[in-house]
Amino acid sequence: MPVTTTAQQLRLYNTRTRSADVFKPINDPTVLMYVCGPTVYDEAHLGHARCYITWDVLFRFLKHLGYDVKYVRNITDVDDKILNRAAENGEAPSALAGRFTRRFHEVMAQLNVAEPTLETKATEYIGPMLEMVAILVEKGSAYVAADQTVYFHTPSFNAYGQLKGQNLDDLEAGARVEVDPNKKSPLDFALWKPVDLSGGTLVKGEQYWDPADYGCRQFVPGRPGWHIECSAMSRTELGDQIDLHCGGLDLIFPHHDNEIAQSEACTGVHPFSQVWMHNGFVNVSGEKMSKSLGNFSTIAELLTVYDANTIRYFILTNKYRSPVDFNEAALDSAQNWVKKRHGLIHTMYEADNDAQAFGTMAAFAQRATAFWRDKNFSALFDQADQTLEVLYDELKGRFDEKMSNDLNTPEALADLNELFHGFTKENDPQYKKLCFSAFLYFSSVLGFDFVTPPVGAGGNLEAHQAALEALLGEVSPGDHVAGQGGGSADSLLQAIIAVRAEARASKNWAVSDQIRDGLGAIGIQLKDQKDGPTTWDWA
RNA sequence: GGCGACAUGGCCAAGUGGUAAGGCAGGAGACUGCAAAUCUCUUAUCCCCAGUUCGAAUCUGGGUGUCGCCUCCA
Repeated sequence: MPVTTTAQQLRLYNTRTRSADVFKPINDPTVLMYVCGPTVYDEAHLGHARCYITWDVLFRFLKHLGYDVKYVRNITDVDDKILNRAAENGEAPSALAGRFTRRFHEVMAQLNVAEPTLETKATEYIGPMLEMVAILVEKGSAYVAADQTVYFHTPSFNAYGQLKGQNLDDLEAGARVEVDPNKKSPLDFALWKPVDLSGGTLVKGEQYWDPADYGCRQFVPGRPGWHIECSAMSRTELGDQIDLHCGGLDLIFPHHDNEIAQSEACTGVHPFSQVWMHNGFVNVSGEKMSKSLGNFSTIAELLTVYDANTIRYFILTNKYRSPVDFNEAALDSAQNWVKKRHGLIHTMYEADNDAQAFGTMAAFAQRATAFWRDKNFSALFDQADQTLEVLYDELKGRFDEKMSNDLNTPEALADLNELFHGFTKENDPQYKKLCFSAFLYFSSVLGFDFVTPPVGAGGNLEAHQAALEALLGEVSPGDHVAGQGGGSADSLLQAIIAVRAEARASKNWAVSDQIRDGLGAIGIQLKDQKDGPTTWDWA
């Protein structure tokens, strides 16, 4: 059983049942989780960020609860969009897909999105896909059309359209799709698309695959249809039945309904996934963000202005199913929230002798994890006592309760604010330590990184070496000779701060202000503290 | 045409039957040589109308408005 200290049960909204169901893994404590990954034909945008941050939080929270999570996320590296883009660029599809796969990895890492247990690439599962297609044809759920396309016959699956919540008649009534004469039914979808080899420029293994190579001689060379990859990868790596299948709202229909149809028709196991979860979209100033409207921001662009914590906070202040409106005011608000806490945490930690006994903040964070996740009291305290026990249960229970309510991250963030205040405003050392460690640990469950010191818009201090030397030369020409001694930028800054402290002590306001303004000019903001040394931060 | 979501203070956003979390911004004060940072205090009756109820932001009906899916999209 998962290590839980509370009686709360995790409830997750299930699109399949349209209610927030109590989550119970099929093979407790193992959780099998599959997330539909990106089609790698372009840069990842804010919508991707929301999607993968959302499921990252679910992944982290499940682990926090003590579950053993097997999390598979795919890379769709075979798709018409990839072929088209590659043709436009005049490059090989595999090269294009490879490039954007690497970009995706880079950007996810920068966003502090944890790697899944396993990442699967569609092109590496052609065999399992063909195997499923063959089974579906054999069972009468799919057929080979006159043009050799293999279609799934939707009327053969009587529960078709269950996620969408509409029956076949309604779907057809509102059909805006042109009827393909090859299809037996308008809603039938392709499992395997034949390739026209007459041109002679297509590359095997990139634009098409020969089923004969996989022992499927009944199909012609071609490429997989849109939906079969997820079914095949999920089945191969996680088995016929899984606990969680997640993705964007737009995937509900037809993608996920098609996955259900083909998987369940193939394996005979129902339900294919116990729980289907979908994250809401990102809008831009009230409008849908889409490539056709050209109003999307890539994650890489955003990261030049806002840090990963800011983007995450912006996303998590909304419940994951609600639409999120992207606008600069909201991002700026998020940035202020992050900055205030990130900076103050480090300032206070450095000034706290008690905390310093644990070494670096990273070391402290490790102890915090041992304490909060594993309930190891000795990680942070001499011994457990009743007060600590009560507070542990109370603080952890509160966080777990909020998150167990279908991942109510806005309320979990409100908890974080309270813990932050407990650290910065309360006086009792034990309570402060409790709150600070809880803040670090619970924020990490939400995927924040407050342990790494903040890096502001000013970038590396080294970049301002010359300016610092010049300033030091101006305000203290006697003791510190510019350009000598190989002083690091940091020691230069410390020397300047020391000079200012002397100037202030002797009421030499001119020099003091000169230093403050001079540093301000290169983006360094000084923070004078009432009872402590002057610290600095990027403005 | 079919299906669905949402409407809470200046902005963002929880709450879903017992009289409105949190954040950001703003205002006042403390601190400061002056600032900044920090700290303290501080701002709403929940789109409109009708109904159910002892009691509704929270349920029901109607209205208005915004948005999404049904076509590639996270």
